[in-house]
Amino acid sequence: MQENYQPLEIEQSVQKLWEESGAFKALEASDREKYYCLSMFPYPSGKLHMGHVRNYTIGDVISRYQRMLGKNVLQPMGWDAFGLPAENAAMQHGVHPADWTYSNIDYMRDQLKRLGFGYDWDRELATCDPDYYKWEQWFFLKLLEKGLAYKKTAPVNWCPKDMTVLANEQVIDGCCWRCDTKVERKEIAQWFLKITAYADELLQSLDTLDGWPEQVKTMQANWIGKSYGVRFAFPYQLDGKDELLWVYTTRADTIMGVTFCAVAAAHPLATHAAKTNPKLAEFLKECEQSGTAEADMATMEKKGMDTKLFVKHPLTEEQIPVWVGNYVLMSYGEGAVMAVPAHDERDFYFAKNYSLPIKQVIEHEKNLTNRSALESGISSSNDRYGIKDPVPEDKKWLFEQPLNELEFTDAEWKDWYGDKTVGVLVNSGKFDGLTHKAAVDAIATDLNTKNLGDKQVQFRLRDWGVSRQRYWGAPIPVIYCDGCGTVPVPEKDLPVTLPKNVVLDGLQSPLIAHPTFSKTTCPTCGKAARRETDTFDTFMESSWYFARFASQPDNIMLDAKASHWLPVDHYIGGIEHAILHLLYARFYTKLLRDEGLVTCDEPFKKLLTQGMVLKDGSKMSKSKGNTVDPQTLIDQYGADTVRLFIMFAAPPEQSLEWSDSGVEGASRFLKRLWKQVYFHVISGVTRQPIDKASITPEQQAVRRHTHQTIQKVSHDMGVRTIFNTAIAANMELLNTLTKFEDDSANGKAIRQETLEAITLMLSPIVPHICHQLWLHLGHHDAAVGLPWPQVDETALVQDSIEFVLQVNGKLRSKMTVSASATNEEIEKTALSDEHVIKFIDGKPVKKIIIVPKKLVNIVV
RNA sequence: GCCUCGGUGGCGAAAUUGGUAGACGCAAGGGACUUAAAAUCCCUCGGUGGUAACACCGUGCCGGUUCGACUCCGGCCCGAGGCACCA
Repeated sequence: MQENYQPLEIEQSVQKLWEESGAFKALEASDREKYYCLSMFPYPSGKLHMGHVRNYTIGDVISRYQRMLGKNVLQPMGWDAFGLPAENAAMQHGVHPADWTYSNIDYMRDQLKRLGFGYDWDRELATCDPDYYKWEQWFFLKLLEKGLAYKKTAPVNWCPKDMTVLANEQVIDGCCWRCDTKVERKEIAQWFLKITAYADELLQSLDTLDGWPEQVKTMQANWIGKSYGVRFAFPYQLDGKDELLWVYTTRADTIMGVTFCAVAAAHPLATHAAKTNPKLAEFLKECEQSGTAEADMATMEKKGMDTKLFVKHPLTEEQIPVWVGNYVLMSYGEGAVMAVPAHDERDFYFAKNYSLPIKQVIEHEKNLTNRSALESGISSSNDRYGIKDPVPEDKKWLFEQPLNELEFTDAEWKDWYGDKTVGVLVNSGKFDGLTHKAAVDAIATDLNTKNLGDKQVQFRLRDWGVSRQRYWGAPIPVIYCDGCGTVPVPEKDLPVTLPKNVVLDGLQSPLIAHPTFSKTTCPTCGKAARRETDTFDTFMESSWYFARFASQPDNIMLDAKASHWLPVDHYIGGIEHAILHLLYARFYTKLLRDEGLVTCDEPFKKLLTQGMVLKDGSKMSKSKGNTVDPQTLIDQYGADTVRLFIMFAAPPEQSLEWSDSGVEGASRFLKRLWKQVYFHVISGVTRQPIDKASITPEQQAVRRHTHQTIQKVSHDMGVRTIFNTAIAANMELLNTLTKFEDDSANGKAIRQETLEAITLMLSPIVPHICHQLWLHLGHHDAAVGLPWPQVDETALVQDSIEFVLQVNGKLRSKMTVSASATNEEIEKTALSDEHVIKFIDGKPVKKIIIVPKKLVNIVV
């Protein structure tokens, strides 16, 4: 054994050994329990970044740990290879997206191998491979047949100068990132998948995901956003014909407070009014001058204009003015909303801004006696409304403002009114005095009687738009024929492959510009027809790759092997994917299930959402130019040091602010571990069992520490999935062992036991060095499949316990008592402690609290 | 703006069920070894006061519950992630 640790040599030879022995090949035929551990596959952007290193180290540690527990582990790797950056690279460097992507893949694959991750490389796939996207196209046609894929218009960001559609990322302050032209919102026809048909199941089955972080489940539930409300209509006449203006509200109880309606700029009513109103027409145009991102919509100044049209209130038949609001979007709900300024914050400010009337229709029970209640003659006795709680101090302001300033908003309602409603309807005719729920019921019934609406469950979730006006993606397999309409590409003609000879200049879509791609014949009538030139959203590929890793037949999308491995037992990836990717993958799994291609309902049993690797306070990303290249560190210190450091720096779910210092410490620790084994080895490894009968207290203390560490590390790795503390525990154990200078036969046997335990416990994290150390410790088997070390309960036994002594909850002293001491003895010893006596200072003892094996608190 | 999460020494962090705040590591300072440097080893290391024993203060801010709060509750401030065409 060499005296000094030589990481580069060791890592090279160990990796060669793994590769040659096929150590990480996953086979279905096994009597061991399967464990599918998957890390989110990378976008091949060029080089690995620290986020990748962190993600894949976590996945590899879990995989290797599960292998040590005796599981049959599948850990695959592949490439999320379609996407926008390839097209940008093509424009900037004149390289073809395919060439750029594949050369990046080659480079990054080498980097992953260099880091020693235990992947089954036989299952590698790239989503830009026609063999992969062929099945995506095939599956889309199945969805089309079932009516789960459909076409409708939806807004995109449009640069009028470049004549091209921009991604949200390419819109900077409302302008095109390349030519700085003001971006417009343009409605174009696009393909959608009906994810809303699965909204309820996607929400309900979140409850079955016990292995998911609550945070992610909450975010998804809020995103799906199930609400119980009322959909109803305001009747009006247009060109002598009876029409209905439909809206949806969760606050039907405030319907008597409606003082205007607001419609989207693209709403038929607005368009109609604009025909005879040039000023309005101008305003509608102005409304189009904004991007499509929700954050922009929500933060922009709320502007509006009167259409001078009126609709009829469905219950009071009052004339209600219709306004156009730039904050109302055609693609949300009905493209129109009712406005109740008195009880909705946004409506309130809008009304104030444009001097629209504000009509209060909810009043706090407390105020009824001295204000509107007197007028409408409503009793305010607590018995009637079952009210017990007074108004909280911090809410009082709500009721102390002049009537027309009052708000009684949705948020207030939900926060503290909840089921125990203390607000009642006023100024609402026959509904006066009703509470929230009763009012909604009564109003819905009345609307229903008039055939003007009813209760309706609604979701915030919108259908998934999958069309992209881009080149580097999977072509949508559809043909448009003037005679036959939209015709699916016949299965035998799949895949529709992406042509390679295209011009990428950022102007127009390359597939539209391509000389032959769109020109085809109709599969039905044989006449000349046009091929769809849009490609799929890249989330389409990442929504089912986990299934394809498990099963890659030539003649079908997935076979029985998919159901053998699925669901993924542990899925590891960035928190930034908490909603979109994970929701789409869950949706796709249900689609695959309903097509009979998989048997599970959910794709990922357990989820670990890795925190971001930040640099200078924000997400490391290529577009921000703040990435750190891990390659330099790997070359300098070796893969094990990099793996150790990134796992030691922070718990996996927490964000990690990158700093270069600290790597040195990880390297030092591995050198010290190596040295400890070296000194032990040259003094002679031992296979002699520990003689427990003649063990000294010092020897026993080392053994106890060893087995306490095994216990703690097993819990950290297996239950908590936290690695920094597992590493720290091993560092402490090595520190203990360094101070243990006992060369007796028993001392050596204990040192052997401890070094073996450390080697095994660290082997998932730093596998190369541990493999080598294991051999040096006198073994001949490879460390990859070794069993996880077991706790010897007898080593944990302690005969005395240290207690913390508190007086009035403040730490005052410590004491050591026999482990068998009774509570009376503990109290007696505690009360005789000199520091305790000093702080009791003769005052009478009121209470003594004993926390077993930990603490005594004396209350005086 | 909305949804979610976070805030603890000079820095990364630990405290697992409400029970010793700062384990482990980095940086820094001091010392040993060395002709010297690197490497390695040893010591100190939240703040204030004190020769010391020790005392008081301290987990973003304000308030509450409790014998006891980094941990639970209410209100704020700041930061991060997501917001449907970045992946």
